[in-house]
Amino acid sequence: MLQVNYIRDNREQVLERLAVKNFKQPALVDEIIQLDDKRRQTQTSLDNVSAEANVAAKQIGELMRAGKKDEAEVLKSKTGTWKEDIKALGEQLSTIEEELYQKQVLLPNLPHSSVPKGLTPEENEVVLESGAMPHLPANALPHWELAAKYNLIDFELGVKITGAGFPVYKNKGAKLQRALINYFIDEAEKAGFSEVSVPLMVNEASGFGTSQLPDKEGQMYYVGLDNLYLIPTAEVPITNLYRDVILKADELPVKNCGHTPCFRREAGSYGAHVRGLNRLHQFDKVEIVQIAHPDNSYALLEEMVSHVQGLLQKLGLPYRVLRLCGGDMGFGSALTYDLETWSAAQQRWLEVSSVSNFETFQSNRLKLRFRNAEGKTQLAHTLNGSALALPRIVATILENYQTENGIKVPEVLVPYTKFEWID
RNA sequence: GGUGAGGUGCCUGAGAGGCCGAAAGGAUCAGUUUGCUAAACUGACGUACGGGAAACUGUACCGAGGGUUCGAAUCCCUCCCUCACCGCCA
Repeated sequence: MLQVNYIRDNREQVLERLAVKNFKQPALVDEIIQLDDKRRQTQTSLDNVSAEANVAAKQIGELMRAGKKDEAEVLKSKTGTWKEDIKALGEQLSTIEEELYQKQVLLPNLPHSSVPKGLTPEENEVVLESGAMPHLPANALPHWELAAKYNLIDFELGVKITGAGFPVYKNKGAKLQRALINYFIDEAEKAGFSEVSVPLMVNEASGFGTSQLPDKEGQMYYVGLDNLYLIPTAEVPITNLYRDVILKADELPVKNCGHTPCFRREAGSYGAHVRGLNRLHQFDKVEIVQIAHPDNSYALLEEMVSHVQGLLQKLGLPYRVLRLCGGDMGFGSALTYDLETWSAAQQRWLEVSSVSNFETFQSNRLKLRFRNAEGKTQLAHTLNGSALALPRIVATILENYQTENGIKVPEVLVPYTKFEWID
């Protein structure tokens, strides 16, 4: 959520930035400013009436104590209109505030100046490509066939016990999951992210904090009986750890990482592109989260991208880094890098990580602040990224490392899997 | 699920209709003192939204929302949450 004061002070710039995100309702900006004017006027009137009433109430108290009942009664008789005014103005104010909030949440975050214009994924900017493309045997298989061939993943069993999109990992497939999780966590810790293990369900307030609510509730699994949501990403519980917190400047940056399963309903997308592990309702992910000082959040964003690149390099997977264009970016992000690995058997790029700087968009809702050099509270910047999401990494490893004799486990993972071949 | 207790500032905790944005202690910060560490003393120290160049100032906030009253942290109602014990249980 953008701050109203920022919108007021930077109207032109806000409009210009929103255009980069192809925002369709620029009129909202002026509506918000006008509503805020109204809000201020109403509040000032309310404050003034309240001030008068407060003074009178105090005087009445003093008169009563002094035994001057008659004078007190005279004052009392005057309070009626104030009460009415206070009530009316109070109601007006909450109506205006509610209206303002409803409009405010419709504005997406402003894209960073480096964000390219564009509408579709094709217009994302390829920042770099790295790693050699693998040469696969002539009869190379896609990962879902490899998973069946080597008895690693059972999609049908998952359908039986839960439904489509909930695979059962078996044998070396299950062990590979654990190996990747531990490897990613260890690497994140080496990079300075301290591990947290958090609940997989969150309450409504947390959903609002990272703005999955109120708009995207359809994407989350909801436990109505207890009014809890299954997390779509560890970003939600980890970032909400710092909801309503005022940090000291020297506590920044806060760096956390954590592994969780992620649950996404992702209704309405079927077909070849979602076969196998390409899109699931439940998957494992290691997430990295930072809370940063606004002055260096972009440097930290680059660091996070480098960290994720390092993982892909060490796993020996060809990858590319994309800077998302305005139209493809998430609602709350100011700058997003997607990292994709090349799936050799499917002959296409698979998104395995998304690293974003939200600037103050989340922290404004979270009331996540720090005390700046002047001793004043200021909103911190929040950043997060996948490091990494497992399923597509598993898919790419299976496909790219397949040989006539089986699938070779990437070297860095062998200490974790304790086997070198899947065969 | 049952029963009981309770939600006050960074923490502990007082507060029972006006003198309460809130005692006291701790923590933190600044200063004084001190050979170091420690201690002592003095002072500062909530958040948000307005107004003001600033000093400062108005309003709101004691879990949330309503109500009673000239006046509510304090009384009444509804809801939410937490804790303890019992039951069940990994």
